[in-house]
Amino acid sequence: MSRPPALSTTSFAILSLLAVSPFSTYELARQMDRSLGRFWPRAQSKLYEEPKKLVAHGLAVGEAGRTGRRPRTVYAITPAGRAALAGWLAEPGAGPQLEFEGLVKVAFAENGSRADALDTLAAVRAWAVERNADNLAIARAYRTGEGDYPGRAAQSVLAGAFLTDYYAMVARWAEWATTQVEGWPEQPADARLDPAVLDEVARRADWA
Amino acid sequence: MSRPPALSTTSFAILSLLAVSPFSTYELARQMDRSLGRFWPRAQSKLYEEPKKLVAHGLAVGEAGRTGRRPRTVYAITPAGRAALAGWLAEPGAGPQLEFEGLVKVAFAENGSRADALDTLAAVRAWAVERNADNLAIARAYRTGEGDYPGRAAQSVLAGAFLTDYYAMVARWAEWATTQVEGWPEQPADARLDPAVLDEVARRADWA
DNA sequence: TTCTTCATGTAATTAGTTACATGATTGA
DNA sequence: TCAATCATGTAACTAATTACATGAAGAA
Repeated sequence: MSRPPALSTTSFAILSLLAVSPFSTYELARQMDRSLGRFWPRAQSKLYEEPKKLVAHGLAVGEAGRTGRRPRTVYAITPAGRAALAGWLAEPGAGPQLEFEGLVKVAFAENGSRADALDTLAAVRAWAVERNADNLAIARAYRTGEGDYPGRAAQSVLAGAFLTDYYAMVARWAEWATTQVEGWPEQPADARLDPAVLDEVARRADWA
Repeated sequence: MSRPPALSTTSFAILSLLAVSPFSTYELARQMDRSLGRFWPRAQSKLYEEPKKLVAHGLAVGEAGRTGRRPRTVYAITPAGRAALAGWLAEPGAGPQLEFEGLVKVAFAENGSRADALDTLAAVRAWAVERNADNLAIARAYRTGEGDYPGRAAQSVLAGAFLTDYYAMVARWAEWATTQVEGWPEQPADARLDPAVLDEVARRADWA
């Protein structure tokens, strides 16, 4: 019996959700939306595909049902799935990987106008403020006992705190960078760096 | 004349490098390694592919040469390329997108042991410390006038500062999370959350 | 009864990575 | 002259996204 495609981080992320509770694909998508998707974002269609892989490996079972005439599948983790998950958790896992288009634009701002760079930074800050508001709303829900899966709060709060710190860091950086760019001439290519700024940044890096 | 595949963020990221100076593919790979790759990571082979797309669009030209008997191509941006780049910079661009396997493991730590979670957090902290050291070394090189492309220092430092703050944030979070997990019982699933922690995190989020 | 949103899935396409192959250069 | 590293590229593969199609349920 030939093993189907190997399991990826995405597979285990989905399996982790199923370890919380059985879910239909749509419910998985909602969980992805509120939490997991912030640090392991995947398109909807993936969520239809991965559980099938888990089933093929015996790590989950799919129970077929119906909503009216439409087919609908609810997936649940198996004991083998829990074992596989435990094995996966025993490996440390990769560090955060960033993909930040806005920063690419800032880093090469000399090819555009000063106003472009300021707009980009404003958008970055707005992004962080908005994400933070969502995140804060979730934290407040937990505080009033309305959070999802309160039995998992000790774990959830670790991820929530990461996001909190992350959004705050992004916003503060955008504010700082804005003050820098405001000091530039109209042509960003003519901007010269005050060496004192390098010292300041080096100091910020001196925590290890 | 049918247009070849549309330009992606990756295309413009490469084009931005070519705006700094003409580069061979290998030199592009080195630039990717030292800076751009930290916030727009791509595999080597992409760097052989994308410039061809840029040439097909008239945004770059490739000059064929040789190293001994081996062919070698050096790419340079064209005036049309500079114009396209300026157009791209006028759009704000996407916010940072995170993909963080270690955090997935922490967020679902109840399926493994407490020691697993602590190991994962230690690996995350080590990751941040190492990246920070690289980044700091680059900052110091600029300070002593040995940085690459000193004319671009005003732009480079903005990206450098982002990474500095980012690595510091990751390390500090890992340290904090470690103290939390140290307070857990042997079975992470039994860990209960002190509501005061929620308040603390909410306060950290209250900057907007 | 019609519009909107919730819900369920598949198919086509593309972006990106891994693996491979090999020449050139340098230093032991 | 051999090994290690620098350098240049292609081919095969896969992970992931976008686009599409449509049924069910609830609100106006």
